[in-house]
Amino acid sequence: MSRGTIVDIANELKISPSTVSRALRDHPDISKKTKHRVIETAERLDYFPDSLAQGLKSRKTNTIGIIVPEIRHHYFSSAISGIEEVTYRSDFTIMVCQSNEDYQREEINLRALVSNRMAGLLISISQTTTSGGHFDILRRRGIPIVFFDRINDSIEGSQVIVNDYQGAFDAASHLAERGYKRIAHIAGPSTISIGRNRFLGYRDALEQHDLPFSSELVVEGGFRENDGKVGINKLLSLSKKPDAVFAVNDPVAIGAYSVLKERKFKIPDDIALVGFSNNPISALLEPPLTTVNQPSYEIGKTAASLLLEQIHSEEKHPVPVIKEYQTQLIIRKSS
Amino acid sequence: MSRGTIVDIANELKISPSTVSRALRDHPDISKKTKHRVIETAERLDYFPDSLAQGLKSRKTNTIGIIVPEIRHHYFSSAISGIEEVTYRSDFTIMVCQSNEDYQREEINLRALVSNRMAGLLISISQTTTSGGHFDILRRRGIPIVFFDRINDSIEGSQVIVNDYQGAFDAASHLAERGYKRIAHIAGPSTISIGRNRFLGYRDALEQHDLPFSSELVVEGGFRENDGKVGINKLLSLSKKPDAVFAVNDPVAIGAYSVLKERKFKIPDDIALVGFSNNPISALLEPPLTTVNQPSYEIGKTAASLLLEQIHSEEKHPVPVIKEYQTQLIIRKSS
DNA sequence: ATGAAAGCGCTAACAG
DNA sequence: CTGTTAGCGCTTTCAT
Repeated sequence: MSRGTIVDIANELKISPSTVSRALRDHPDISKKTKHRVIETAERLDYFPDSLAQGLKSRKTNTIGIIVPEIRHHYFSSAISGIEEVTYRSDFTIMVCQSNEDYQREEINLRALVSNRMAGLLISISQTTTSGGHFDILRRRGIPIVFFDRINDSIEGSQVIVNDYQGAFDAASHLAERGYKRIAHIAGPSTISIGRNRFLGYRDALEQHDLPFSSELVVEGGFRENDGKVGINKLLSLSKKPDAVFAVNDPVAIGAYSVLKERKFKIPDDIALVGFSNNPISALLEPPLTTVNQPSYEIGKTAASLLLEQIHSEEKHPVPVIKEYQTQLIIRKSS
Repeated sequence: MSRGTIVDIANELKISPSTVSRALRDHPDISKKTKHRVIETAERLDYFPDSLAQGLKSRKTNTIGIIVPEIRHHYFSSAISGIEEVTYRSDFTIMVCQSNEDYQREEINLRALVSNRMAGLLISISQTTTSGGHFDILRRRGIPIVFFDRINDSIEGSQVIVNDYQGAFDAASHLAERGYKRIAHIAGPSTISIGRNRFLGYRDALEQHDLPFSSELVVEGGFRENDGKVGINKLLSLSKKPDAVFAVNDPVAIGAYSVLKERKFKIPDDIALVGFSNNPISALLEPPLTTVNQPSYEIGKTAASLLLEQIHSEEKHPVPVIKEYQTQLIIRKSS
């Protein structure tokens, strides 16, 4: 089991560890000849720099923490892909955790990442996270944070988001303009930014189109496929069923979609359906799903760039930045 | 910017750092009273254990490295989800890298993970990785490795795989038994285990069903959606087109699928299609895709458990284990 | 152009 | 039950 440290190289060459360290980092003071000898010996001894020792010494690491509700959801895995793409080019590595939509687990993940001395955090909060108190430790330690998608207003931090309100407004308006009269909404938790904003966009679109708002047409749930199934079943049990449904995101829309198919409802003739996210799957359904595009990969890249900027910034507490992407309604055959 | 180290706690309480360290780790030698005082002070001073220092001291970390071709592909994000689920419960964190199907990038990722002193590696190799020389550093340093999905035989390591050969054999046999005569295969790289084995299963199934093997019916490509598009276009340009296609995986099948739809071929009447992976999307297509089930989430969990076992094992070089999951043909309407 | 020495935060002999 | 000491691997003044 080989080792190979800077000291080993130094002993081998009868020079001091500090010279080796400098040679390895291409310090101008060191002679070409010494550098060559050091590099050669380093390879021969199978030397690998120890990031732990470097981090301990310098009091900083090249590790970025990421916390998302669930890695396997397309939106998040796509964002993580984008993040990795950016961090890779800056020689940072990512530590990825999932909260499983659970506030406590989010907190535990956060502590683990702080212990690992992450240089910064990228997070999309869990659907059960209502207060942001646990993020205080980051501020106290000067660790920058960038929220993406699901933000938390109670703590200072940069944000990369989309105009959820407008996207939802467009989606619901589209349904109204198509002539649907009883437009329902399978909503996300109202405690979460995107849940609240998409609901507000929906509500205001109805008002704008002189459609009555009816609370029985709004069912609140989570962000997963199963929440869509539960939601649509509730709506279908109404004495006056909706003729169109706007779902808070694509997983929820797809849950509703599969129930509708199973129960032999024709989409869009019996019930129209609109989602939000533009998961790749939505285009391949039959009929393909009308949805609101959210560039998850790009959002990941932007969030990572923003975080890296703040990490490299001299400010101990950089001014929070908010980047808002514009959504785009993609009209397909389901509406 | 607060700090709070063991030494700070020690100074505060006028005791020694070692006592604090022991109290924090609930060492039996330390009195209840001291422990309480330490814990209380630790909280007051916002103490966080420093994993870097611990790792440097103990020469081991609680970090697992993961390298996959692309995080955003469903198969991999699902496996990563499973891995995280297991490592989370064992207080390990995961560092996730993507190779982008590029051998060189895989190597760079590997070096970064070694520098970070990962305790073990989980990897699905890139499609351009043909030799396993770069994994030698792991053996030299006693870092256990578990391959999943795409393995590399040239290096010793445990493996979590599925019976690719049998799965492919079943898929192609199914097409033969349905009466298709010109069954094509959009194959993966023959240099990669799963590409080779799935091809062999296909070839042997034809033979078993007395169908002639024709090399013009086999087009080799990569594992991505676009490879499916390219592949199907090649097949459609043959003077004698195939009447059925078996794709190396679901992304490739879906690429083919979208071209077929675009070009107005009826599935399965004009051309039947079978995939491999059982991505959730495959069930929702119209017609839904016949495919071979591969439990990616479970595979991730198993691979992680296996790796943790080896990490905790006393053996410096644990005997490699091979776990093979059985695939399952899922017959839907596309065949 | 190179070396000596100190220290990042923590733990584990060893000593008492 | 608690303290002293040394050291994990590296970088960085401060000499020379």
